[in-house]
Amino acid sequence: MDGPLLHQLADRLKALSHPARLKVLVTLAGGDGCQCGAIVAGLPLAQSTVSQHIKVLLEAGLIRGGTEKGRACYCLDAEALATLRRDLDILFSALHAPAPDAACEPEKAHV
Amino acid sequence: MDGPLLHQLADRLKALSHPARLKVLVTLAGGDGCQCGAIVAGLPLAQSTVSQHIKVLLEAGLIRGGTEKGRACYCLDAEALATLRRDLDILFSALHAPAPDAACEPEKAHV
DNA sequence: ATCGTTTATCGGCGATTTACGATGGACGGA
DNA sequence: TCCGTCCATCGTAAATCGCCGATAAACGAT
Repeated sequence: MDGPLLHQLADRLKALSHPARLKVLVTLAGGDGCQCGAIVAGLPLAQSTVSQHIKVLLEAGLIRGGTEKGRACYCLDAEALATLRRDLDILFSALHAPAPDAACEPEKAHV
Repeated sequence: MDGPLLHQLADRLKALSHPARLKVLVTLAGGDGCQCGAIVAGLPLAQSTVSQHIKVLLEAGLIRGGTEKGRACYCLDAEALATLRRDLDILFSALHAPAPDAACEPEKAHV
C-alpha cells in the first residue's frame, strides 16, 4: 500500500462518497435498465445534477455507457467494481493492527 | 440498501476518500505506535493539515484517541473498521447485476 | 417542418474542502 | 524559571463540490 496506490484508491472512493452516486449504482444494479430517466426519477435532484453525478462515476471508471441514440444507456462496470472490491480488501487487510499492546486507550469514552 | 444507510455509508467513505487520510490509517496500523509526529513525518503536509485529517477520521469514528499528556495517541477503531468492511460487502453484493442481457454496450470504447 | 422528449453541458451561486502559517496551551528538561 | 517540543485550533486563501436553471443537441412523432 504505497503512495500512488493509495491515491488511486482514494479517487475511486471519492466517487462513491456521495449518497446520490451510491444510489445511482444501486439503481443500475437493480436491473431497471440503463435509462437515465429512471435514475433521475429515483432521486430528489434536478436532471442536470444527476447527469453530473453520472459523469463522476464515468470518470472514475465505475460505470460504462453513454448516449446511443437520444437515449442514454449506462451500466455498472463489473470488472472495475470487482477490482475496487479487491483493492479495498487489501486495504482492510493492511489495517489489521498487529497485536497492539493496547497501549492506546486514552479514555475509551463514556463506557 | 435504502436512503439513510447509503447516506451513512457515504459519510464514512468520504472520510476515506483522501490519500493522506488513507496513509494515516495505514501508518497507524503499521504499529509504529500512535504518535502524531510519526504520522506527520510520513506525509508531505504541514502539521496543522495532518491534524485536521486526523480530526476528520475521528469524527467519522474510524480512529480513536486524543492527546493524553502533551503527546497524542491515536489508534484504529477496529470495530468501526470491521463494520465498514461489512457494510461495503453488503453494497458490493447489492451491486451484482442480475444477468443483464448485455443490452447496454453503447460502444465499449476503442477495443 | 415543427413539436416534445431526453440528455449533456454551461454559467453561476453558496458551501465545503484542502492547505498553510501563526498562535497558544501543555508538558519535559536544562 | 525559561526553552524547546508537541499538538490543536484559528484565520484565511484557493480550489473544489453540489446544486440549480437555462440552453443546446439529437432524436421520434406528428
